[in-house]
Amino acid sequence: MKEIETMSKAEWQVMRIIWTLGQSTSKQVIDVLERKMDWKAATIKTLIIRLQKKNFLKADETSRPFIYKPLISEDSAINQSVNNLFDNLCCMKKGSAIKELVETSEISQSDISGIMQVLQEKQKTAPEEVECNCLEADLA
Amino acid sequence: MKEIETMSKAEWQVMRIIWTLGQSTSKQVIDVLERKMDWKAATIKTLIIRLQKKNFLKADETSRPFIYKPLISEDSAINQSVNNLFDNLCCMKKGSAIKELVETSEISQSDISGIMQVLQEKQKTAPEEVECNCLEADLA
DNA sequence: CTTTTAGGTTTACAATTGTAATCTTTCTCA
DNA sequence: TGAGAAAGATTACAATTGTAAACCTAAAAG
Repeated sequence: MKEIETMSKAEWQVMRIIWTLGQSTSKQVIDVLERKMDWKAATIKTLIIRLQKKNFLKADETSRPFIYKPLISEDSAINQSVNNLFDNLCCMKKGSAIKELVETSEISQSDISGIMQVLQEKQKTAPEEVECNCLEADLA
Repeated sequence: MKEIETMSKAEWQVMRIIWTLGQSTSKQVIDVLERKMDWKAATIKTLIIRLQKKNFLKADETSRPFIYKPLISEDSAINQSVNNLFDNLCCMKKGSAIKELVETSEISQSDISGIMQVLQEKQKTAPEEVECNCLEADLA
């Protein structure tokens, strides 16, 4: 039934550390998350193991302590997960959901420009209204 | 540990029907989702029950069949759930996540304008760069 | 070398989720 | 009014997730 692995909320926290550091020992991850999330070391170790099983992380075991490296880029993980969430939403509501995100997120000047660029492009061909398909069978 | 109820992916599908119809009997929900999701009636009944337990739905039991009504608006459910997802993300990445969503979502003319409006407003005070806080303790 | 210890592995356990069968009660039609 | 159908309730069961303790093994320190 489940074909594609997803990252749980707790697992995300672990990946964020490793993405940010590029690669990391378990100790580094534990140090950050014990403070940041108030988790026990054992909890964090479990998450690292699960991430390996899900193929989001691999350990370089040539020397000890192991060095954990991401097998998925942060960007693609983000894209997968936001798209996954948006798949739940009524088509008609996606626009306002994005608006909510723009309102509540801090965004850099350059990201703002980038988003506006895309919007301007979209404007050329965007429909007047997007139809709700909540009562219909998924086509895709 | 869990203070706030969240809606699972499957439960979302049920709520979408009921939001779209305004209110609904179980039969209506079942009819749609049997087709759309290929779920069994019993599955859908379970979801309805869980949504009641989570206080997302209530049944008007004054007559039979019961009429199920949402206890949360679609908009606030959406806001909660997108914000919840964005809480996982590195601050620095939120801009590009939004860009991805804009690129992959169909958005109406008026939503596009609305979003651009907000962006223009943000532009006035937006930072040059948003700092990554992945290694720091959450303040909020 | 041996003892401590840090890092890695195994086991645990309750809650949530996906997925549904079965049982029970209430309508409805003959 | 009795039987069958529809709606609602109860029970089930495996996978995932949050959360961690306990255990084992390699490395460091004395």
